[in-house]
Amino acid sequence: MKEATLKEIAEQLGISITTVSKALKGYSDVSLKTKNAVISLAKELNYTPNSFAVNLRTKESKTIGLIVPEIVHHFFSNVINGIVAEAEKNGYLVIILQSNESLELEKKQVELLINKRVDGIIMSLSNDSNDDSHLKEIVERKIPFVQFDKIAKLIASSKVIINDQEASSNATQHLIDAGFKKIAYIRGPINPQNSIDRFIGFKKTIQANGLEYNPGLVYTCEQVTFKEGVDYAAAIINDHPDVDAIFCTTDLVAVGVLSYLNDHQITVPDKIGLMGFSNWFMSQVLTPKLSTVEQPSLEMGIIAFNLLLEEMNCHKDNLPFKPRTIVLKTEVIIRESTIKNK
Amino acid sequence: MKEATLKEIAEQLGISITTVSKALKGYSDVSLKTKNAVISLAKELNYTPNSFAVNLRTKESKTIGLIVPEIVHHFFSNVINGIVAEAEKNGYLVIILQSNESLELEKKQVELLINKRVDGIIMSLSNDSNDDSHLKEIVERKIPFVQFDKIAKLIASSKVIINDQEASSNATQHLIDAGFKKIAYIRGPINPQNSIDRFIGFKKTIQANGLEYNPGLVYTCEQVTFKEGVDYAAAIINDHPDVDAIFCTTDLVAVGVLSYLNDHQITVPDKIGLMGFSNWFMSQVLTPKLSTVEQPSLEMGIIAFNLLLEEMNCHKDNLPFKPRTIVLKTEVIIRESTIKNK
DNA sequence: CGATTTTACGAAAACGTTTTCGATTTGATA
DNA sequence: TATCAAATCGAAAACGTTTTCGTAAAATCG
Repeated sequence: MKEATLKEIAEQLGISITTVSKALKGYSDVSLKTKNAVISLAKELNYTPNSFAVNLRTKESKTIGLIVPEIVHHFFSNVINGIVAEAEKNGYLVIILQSNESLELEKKQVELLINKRVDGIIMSLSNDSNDDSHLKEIVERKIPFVQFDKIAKLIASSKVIINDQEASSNATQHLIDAGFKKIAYIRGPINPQNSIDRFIGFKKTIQANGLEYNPGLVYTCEQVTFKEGVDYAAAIINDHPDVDAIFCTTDLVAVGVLSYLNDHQITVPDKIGLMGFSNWFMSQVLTPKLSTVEQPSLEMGIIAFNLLLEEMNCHKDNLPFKPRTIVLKTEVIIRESTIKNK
Repeated sequence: MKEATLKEIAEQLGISITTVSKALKGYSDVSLKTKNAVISLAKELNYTPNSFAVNLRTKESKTIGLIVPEIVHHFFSNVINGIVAEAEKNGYLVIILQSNESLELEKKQVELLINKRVDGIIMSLSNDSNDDSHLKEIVERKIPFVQFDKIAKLIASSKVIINDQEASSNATQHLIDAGFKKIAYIRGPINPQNSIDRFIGFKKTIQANGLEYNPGLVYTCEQVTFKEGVDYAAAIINDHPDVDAIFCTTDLVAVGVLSYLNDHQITVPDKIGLMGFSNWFMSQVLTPKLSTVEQPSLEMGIIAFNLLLEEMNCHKDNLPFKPRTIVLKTEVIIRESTIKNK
């Protein structure tokens, strides 16, 4: 019981491989009679085209590569979901790689995908990505390429992002409007553009409202973990007992903060207001429910794939493609953690 | 600037393609001089083997397929993480597909992976999988195959699972030992084996402790969602006001239950004890912290891949492979939601 | 009926690699 | 010097498909 091939079908039917191939692909220069014969025998033999041979011949594999910093991550797993689903709809499969926030690994994985000759690459940069060479190589090799979330601004590729500065600014404004006056900020790592932008949005809005901007109230995460949230909460309470709100660069950190505050009977929001970012699922089931910023992750994945698809189609037909940047809407979600009870 | 090929290197060096290939692959019948010349020119031309051609020739793609019911899911995303990481370590890439708990989609995806001629397949069944034919096809085609978590018992493949009955039994015993007497059970869908086993573990342990088993206290999830947890909590409170504990088939449902109870000022655990299953991240940050069962997800992924790898290696060398079933340890995690304060 | 167009088919090249097997050359040995 | 073994190389087939181009037969037309 061998794998059926065009050759086998051709031999059994006493016709040429060419005709078999054409019959199966619906070419017009094959008679209805032979076409039907071919199709029915193919079905009978359980024929499926050998994708390796098709790839070699057509120079495409209908497969794309996706590199994310982390798979087990509410935001990224949602983006993955969007990309995988949309890709499948369009006949593409997705190879997923995880850079573990390591530039070194990220570079290796880009090489891996290039060597695999995927039809396109989608990626979000790791936190310590401060080197562009591997991204440049993708562009130079003319491999269709889309960046999302954590991007390298200067690389000429399509991009799907949110306006982090504006989103962060809106959230900060909400905190101020809700009556908080001395707000600490736990920011993300120094490298990523979105981490920088969120911080700028915070700082500008503090100043725009005539509040004093105090650099001592800014804490910087390196790993962006639950534990860092816990630790920085302790540090803030210790260093600045008069802080009345904490704004975190992402929900996971905010959950760490909340965990510390709850454990130490520091009531949220009455004693300290708390705001996250990204609207993870768990933020709505905490006590108190966490205010945050909705960041459209599934949509981001869907759009990223469709941008890539456009570029892949142009690439196939040797048409030029002009990279585009799409900025998605965000929304401040107001829940219990920023609305004082008195 | 074309892609470099063996042919190009051969022509530039005035030698045959054969020798170039051998030089790059470290064959012993090529002189050191030509070998060095080939290697250095290959580096200079930025040569990478055309994987499409290699696949066709070697009949393997160093790529495996993975089908999970859901990607955005704490348990599955952890398994994915384990598989992807372990695969990469061993030179394999992973194509991920999501069946969305749909048998129909699952079947299509199996076909897709077979047609892509992946070297092996790992999968966890969707909830409405009550038909084996697509799995049988995998086995019949002799494609290396590993099932995990939600499996079809009768299919002759390797499997990685936990002892759901025992785990569920242990959790139930803990509830009883903690003083709960009238325990409601929110179970998973009717089809999946692990859903059935968890229920059996619950029921047997109730009876073994001389408590009355009341089928009216058993509620069945269809989708296993947060919302079902909320709704069933309401139903339980309404139907059986004297229930003093609820055991849920998974943490997500337990979170729904907790959300309802918190919103209605029904204190956990004093009024009602609550136990989940799977030890999702969020279960430790809830108020009160959720007792649950630790299910080793990352490890499950790692082991699943290694089983597959073993089978793929045998398959390559035409050696026989005997499928194995590996049962992983679980542990009841006792937190606040099952320890009464008085 | 002869000329022309359609219709139906196939030969062959190409994609880029791997591997078998034989051929040639070199060096060693008697 | 004749013989044999080792070292070094290459021709060619094979993997299975797609597509171009040519050709023969059938159909159409004046």
